[in-house]
Amino acid sequence: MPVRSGRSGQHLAHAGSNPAEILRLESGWAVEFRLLPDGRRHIIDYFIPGDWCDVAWLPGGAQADAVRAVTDFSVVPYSTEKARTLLAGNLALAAQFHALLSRRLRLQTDRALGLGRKTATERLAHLLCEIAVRTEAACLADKGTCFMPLTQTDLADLTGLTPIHVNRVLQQLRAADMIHLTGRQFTVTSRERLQRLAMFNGDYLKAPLPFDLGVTLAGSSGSTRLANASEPGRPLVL
Amino acid sequence: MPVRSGRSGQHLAHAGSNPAEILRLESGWAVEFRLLPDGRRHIIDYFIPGDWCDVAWLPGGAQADAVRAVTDFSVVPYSTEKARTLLAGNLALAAQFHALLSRRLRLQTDRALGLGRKTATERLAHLLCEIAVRTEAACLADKGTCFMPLTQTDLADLTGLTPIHVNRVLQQLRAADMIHLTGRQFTVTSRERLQRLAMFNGDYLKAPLPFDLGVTLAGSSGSTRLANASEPGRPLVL
DNA sequence: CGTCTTTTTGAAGTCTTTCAATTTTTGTGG
DNA sequence: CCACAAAAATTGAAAGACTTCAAAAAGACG
Repeated sequence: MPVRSGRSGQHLAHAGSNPAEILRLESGWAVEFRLLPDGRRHIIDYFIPGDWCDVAWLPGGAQADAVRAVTDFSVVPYSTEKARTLLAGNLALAAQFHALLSRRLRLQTDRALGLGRKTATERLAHLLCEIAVRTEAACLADKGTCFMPLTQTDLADLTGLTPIHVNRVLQQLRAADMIHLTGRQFTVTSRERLQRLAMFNGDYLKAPLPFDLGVTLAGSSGSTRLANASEPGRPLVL
Repeated sequence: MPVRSGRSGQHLAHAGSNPAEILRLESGWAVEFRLLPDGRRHIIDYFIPGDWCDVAWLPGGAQADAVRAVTDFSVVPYSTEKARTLLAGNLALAAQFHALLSRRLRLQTDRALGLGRKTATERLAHLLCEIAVRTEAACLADKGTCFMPLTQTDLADLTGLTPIHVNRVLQQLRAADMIHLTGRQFTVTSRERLQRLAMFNGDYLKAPLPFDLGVTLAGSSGSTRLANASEPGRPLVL
């Protein structure tokens, strides 16, 4: 099994590229983001171990977003070309892909509702609920506690806030005894109140979806390289 | 061809329902939105003639969003069950569906970038660019001018702003001679400047995607009803 | 241990909202 | 075709949520 690993800050894809591989994250976290010409950044989504990064690459074409690891990581690459071939001839696999895309769309519309109409507190609470559910579904949480490497700047770029404000809201949530977040340890202290505050319903996130590309048998060749390994902190602006 | 028509304000789907049909809009516009318990509304997307409303219904299950016509309209209904059956046995159709979902996802992430990191002016400019491209791609525009029935309140719910602020920004855009918008007539006066202001790239919206369910031959039975025809102004809160 | 990143704190500023009306447009019926 | 009611657009002023600027603590890492 061709596992490839890298360090925190490394890019897994650049904006404007046409990735030749999709990657299954074996360990570590990554964020998918887009930059505006003046440097404003918005994080579209984050990936945790077990996630495919990124199923949206499968249709091909230039990707608008970049992906960057926020921790050291390892991935199993799979050729997008092979995946496309498989997908074009396998109805079961196509159905799995439907489900993956549909969930992604639902995730995005849920976030859009927050970005458009929720307050800073509600948005952050929502994101934290989502992280709790996703890490649990991936069996990455232990008794409600999980590893959570996103910085307050990352949380800000996910919720459309400034890091300063994220910090203040986080303190409110801690004071209200809804969460426990120190360093990279994250616990939801009161799931019920946090979800009510966030108006969160994440049932659709609870069932881990299969996407069986036969990855353990047939990774792509080792000749391709992870993008830009030498410039970890310098994403390209499209 | 079983065309069904209705009036402005009528609901095409309720939040929490499991629609038995997807609808192809033949004429008229509709909006897909979600409500928060206290009445805040966010519009996820709008539909124009030729659009399927909503392809995201195909996987089945309760839908989070409601859909409401913003003009008088007519639709061609198609049974979701039949569509699912077709989809499960037809690779070409599955591929079309992929493309539809992918475009939807891209549309949502583009909007998310705006909601998260763009100013009110940039967001509105972006939305107006998008409307211009989509109406053109659907051959609904005549020399850059099109029918655009969304009210300033609708535009506000799409961009996460208040109608008051939308009004003020619209005046700026008119003063800068980028748009012409009176009543339901909409023209982009300077496409180039509007797109630059919005940081908009809508190439992916230009090619109309096929989704051939054989709708002209096999609509669903006429026994089903459009949701809530008697209560046009009273959407349900999930 | 010293440097770099991340978190935290304080205070001033602003973009956008909220509140309150008025004007204009649209739709309906006489 | 005009009058009325309802919806939509517009204007003004005050308020607020969040941002920006600036800098100090605290933590991570080699």
